Amino acid sequence: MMQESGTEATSDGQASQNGGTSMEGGSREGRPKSATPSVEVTAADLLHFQQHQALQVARQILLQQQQQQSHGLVGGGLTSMFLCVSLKVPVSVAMMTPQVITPQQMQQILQQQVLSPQQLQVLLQQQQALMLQQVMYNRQPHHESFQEQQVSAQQLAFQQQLLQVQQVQQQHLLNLQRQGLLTIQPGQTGLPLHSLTQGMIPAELQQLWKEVTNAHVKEEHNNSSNNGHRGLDLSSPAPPKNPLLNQHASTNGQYMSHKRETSTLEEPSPHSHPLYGHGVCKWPGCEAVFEDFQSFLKHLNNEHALDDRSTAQCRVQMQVVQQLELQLAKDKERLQAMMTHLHVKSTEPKATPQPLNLVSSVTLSKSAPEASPPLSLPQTPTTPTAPLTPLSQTHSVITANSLHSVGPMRRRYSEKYNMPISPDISQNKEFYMNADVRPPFTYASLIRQAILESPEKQLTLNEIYNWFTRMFAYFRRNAATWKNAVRHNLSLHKCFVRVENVKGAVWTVDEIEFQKRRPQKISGSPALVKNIQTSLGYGPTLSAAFQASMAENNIPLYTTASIGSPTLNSLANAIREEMNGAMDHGNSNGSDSMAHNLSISNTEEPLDPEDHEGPLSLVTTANHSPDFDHHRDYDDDQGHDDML
DNA sequence: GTACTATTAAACAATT
DNA sequence: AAATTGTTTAATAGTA
Repeated sequence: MMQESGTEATSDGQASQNGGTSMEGGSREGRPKSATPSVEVTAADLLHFQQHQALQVARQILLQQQQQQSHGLVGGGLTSMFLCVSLKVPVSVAMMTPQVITPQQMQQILQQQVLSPQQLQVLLQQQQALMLQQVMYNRQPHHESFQEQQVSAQQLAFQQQLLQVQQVQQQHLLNLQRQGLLTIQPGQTGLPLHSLTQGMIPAELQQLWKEVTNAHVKEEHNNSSNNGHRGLDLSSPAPPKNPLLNQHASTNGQYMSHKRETSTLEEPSPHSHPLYGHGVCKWPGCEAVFEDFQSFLKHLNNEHALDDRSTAQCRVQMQVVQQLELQLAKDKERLQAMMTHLHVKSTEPKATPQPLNLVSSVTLSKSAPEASPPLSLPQTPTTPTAPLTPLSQTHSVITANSLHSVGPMRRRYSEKYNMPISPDISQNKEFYMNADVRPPFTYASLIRQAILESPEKQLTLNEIYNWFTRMFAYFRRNAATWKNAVRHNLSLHKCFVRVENVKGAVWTVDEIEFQKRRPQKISGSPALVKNIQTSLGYGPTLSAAFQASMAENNIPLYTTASIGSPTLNSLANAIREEMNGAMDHGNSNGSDSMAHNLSISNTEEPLDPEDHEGPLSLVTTANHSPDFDHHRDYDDDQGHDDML
């Protein structure tokens, strides 16, 4: 019964390590030695460089492959359903945007897994951008409507496909991550196609999309007679559609969790219409041209009336928007991380580009000059789908992914280092809530946190379970395993006290005991520690500052935890806890550098009640995201174990 | 090598 | 009877 968790957790550190590195991307096997940006470069430069590089690699691969297999397409799965469409890409389109990679090519890239996750990511983004350009271009009234429709259908298909690819990639990464030990040989398809398709969009959508595309294809057929348009000559029989191995996209809470219906197609206004622009109908896949607004309206009502097809298209569009939003959020996050990173690097006290109240809070709590206030969990939580860029690699930043790969929850301390400022708090929380990454805390710490977070400082076992699943995507699976561990911990540690209740029993925390228990070691996987040691060049200064702040804060942190934004603070406190424990011990080795990384967070919480209005509040307000509240989704629902 | 902690697995008892 | 909840023991891995 433990196969799954067993694989990801114990037994061979080797495998885990591999899995981790592959996730981290930097050392991923198939990855062509990524040139590490040598010196001072701007973030933009790096990004550009990175993208360029990824594209280069992709092109090379494609070139090779096209030579090898003159055309034999390994259809199936992902793109199969689009082949029929993409095959008809007018040459002109291809020429027009020479850089756009066809879906087939994309598929190949994915299958070959020759690109690192980062590279894939970049590639996808770039392709998406190109797609957009293309769309823009086509929007200009400059061609006949019929051919236009082909083009637009093509575009839609393209877009959709990109989205899918992206999702697949995300799922793929998650899979890798889950199976921690998954080492992918570039040559031998480590992941069979079906595993790639596993995480695809819901079957429903597939179905819808099928309908939509079929409609277009049909249209095309009618016209193709007089338009000897030829495809890209990647002739291959359109493979049968792949029966979707769909699983609920919400399985890992990754995509669907923050489903936010952002349908944008309403607001009818006087003489403009969101679906009408530049004389063109902007209904996805339509782009019919109209002289005047009236005829457009007519068209809209006739062609895009409320029918199955329109509905389907609408839903597809919803998905598109959703994905874009997701992407935007990720990129924003990344940008933030990059900016912060670059700033922090400069060792400036608090010149971070952080917004508003951060400053005040810093001044308040700060006694140590350069204490950067970051409280961050392991690495900026770029989701597994948004791997770190080479930039961070050069610093050997420990990513959440790599953390995860390290194996069991042994790693209790956030080994983040040099982390950006506070925005992470929420992001981390959010991150763990949505990403299937194991939190770097012990069960005991988490249990304690859960209990202390509760209004009564007591929880039933089941409530503890619920907290786990609510707060960490990771604990939404393998329920038997971690629940057992939770029970085990509750029984084992004296710090957890069972209190008989009218209706059953609840668990409480004996803080004294908990504190006693802590002065235990710092642990870390050898790999991790090494990684950190080699990557951290921190001098004693920071460390000292950290310790100082630790000392002055070495008090019950949970007191503050329940105030303000409990959920928010919880993670921070958890970290602090771990930190305290870590600090109680030794410091003068690599592990202590780990410690001080986390540390910084402490700078923000001197006991004054006022103080948690520091960085934390900043997060809640300025950085508030819808996801933040979505933990409600998991609340009081007993039964969602079924999704574990 | 020893001691100790954390995680995972699993057996088993007591309750619900 | 089945599922939960608790308790224990053991194996394994990592650290001091």
